[in-house]
Amino acid sequence: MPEKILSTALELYLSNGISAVSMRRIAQKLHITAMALYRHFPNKDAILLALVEQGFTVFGEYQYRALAGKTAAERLLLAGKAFVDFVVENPKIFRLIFMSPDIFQKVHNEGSVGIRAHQTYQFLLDRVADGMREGFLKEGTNEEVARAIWGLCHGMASLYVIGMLDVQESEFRAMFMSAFLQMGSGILVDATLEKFTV
Amino acid sequence: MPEKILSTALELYLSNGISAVSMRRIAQKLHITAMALYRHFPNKDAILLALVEQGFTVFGEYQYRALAGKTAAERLLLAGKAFVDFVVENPKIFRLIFMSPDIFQKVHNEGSVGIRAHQTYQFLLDRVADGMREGFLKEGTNEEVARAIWGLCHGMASLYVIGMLDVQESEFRAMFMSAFLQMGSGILVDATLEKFTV
DNA sequence: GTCTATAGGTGGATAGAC
DNA sequence: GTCTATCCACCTATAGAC
Repeated sequence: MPEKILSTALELYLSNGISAVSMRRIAQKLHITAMALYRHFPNKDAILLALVEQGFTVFGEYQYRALAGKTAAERLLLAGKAFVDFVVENPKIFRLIFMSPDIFQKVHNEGSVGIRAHQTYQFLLDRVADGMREGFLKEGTNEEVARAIWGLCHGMASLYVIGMLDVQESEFRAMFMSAFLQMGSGILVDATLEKFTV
Repeated sequence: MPEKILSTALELYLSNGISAVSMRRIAQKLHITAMALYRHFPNKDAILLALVEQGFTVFGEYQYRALAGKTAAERLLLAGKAFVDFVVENPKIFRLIFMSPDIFQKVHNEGSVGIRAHQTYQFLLDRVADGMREGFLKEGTNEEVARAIWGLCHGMASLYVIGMLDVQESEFRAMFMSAFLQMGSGILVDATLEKFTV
């Protein structure tokens, strides 16, 4: 039953945002009363917490697909593709776990969620460290490169999910990978690099 | 008086998020009753709309500083710096105008806000077109480059604002510019580029 | 321009019966 | 495990007096 409560809460969030998630509405969808929910969860925040944790689990499933790659380069590329897949197939979950500061304030300090969030970054950091070891990434600070990649992925996804890129799902995949590759090869004509860094 | 209402609404949003913005609370802070607000705005959504428009005005002031640059390269770099400045100095406004899908749904189709949002992208697109004309950016599609830059900036800022980068303001500036420059020169060793694009 | 009175709604949560 | 009854806080908004 706790699972049905969570999936219903997720369904409500997915269709109408966080303000649509209320004890009464969850109960209504399950054809029970709101008070019955308290037999399974101590309060509403506990439901939100479990919901976010579930979201991270879904994300983790995509992320770990990248480990199927045989080289560090392939694994990083697959990580990028897994990320687009996740975003395109679960845009609302992306919003839930990465774009909901209001929920974060309630839930992010709960330990478990903070750990999950950190793991997603650690995964990318490992891919970057692998890449430098294998020599296909330029030498540099792991963190700086990882954060730039993370920022790019997060930003492209956020703009898409928020509706600021006027594109459909299929276009977005291409657009995302284009940005990913631009980060790889750079956008500057080398000769003018010093102009840029002034 | 409408200005005092807006600044109070902004203050409430800045300190406690969107759920803290209510007619009652705005009125309370102004030492009037909630009903008096309806003399100045027809309803709450009108206040939120005006608030978002005000946010875009603040953002626009930062953005246009970049036009002081004498070359296209300098203007693009200044645009990046202006963006960090805006984010560091107005993190909550950033959240309001670029990271609040719930508000967007209410307000983004109101025409005026949609136009403002589009202008911010157009500004970047112009910088990129300038850069290609001047020859310091690689030849390519304006839109692809602009969206990659936008995604990177938006993503770094979002992660910072949401508290996912464990850094202070000063560190963030350096981190942001580092990511900006990585986008410029690329993170890949050229020889292995084809591996990456598989 | 601001007020009171009030309607009509949302929400989370406790107590206690079955 | 689920129910009813109920409390209390909070919200937007209308009508109409001053």
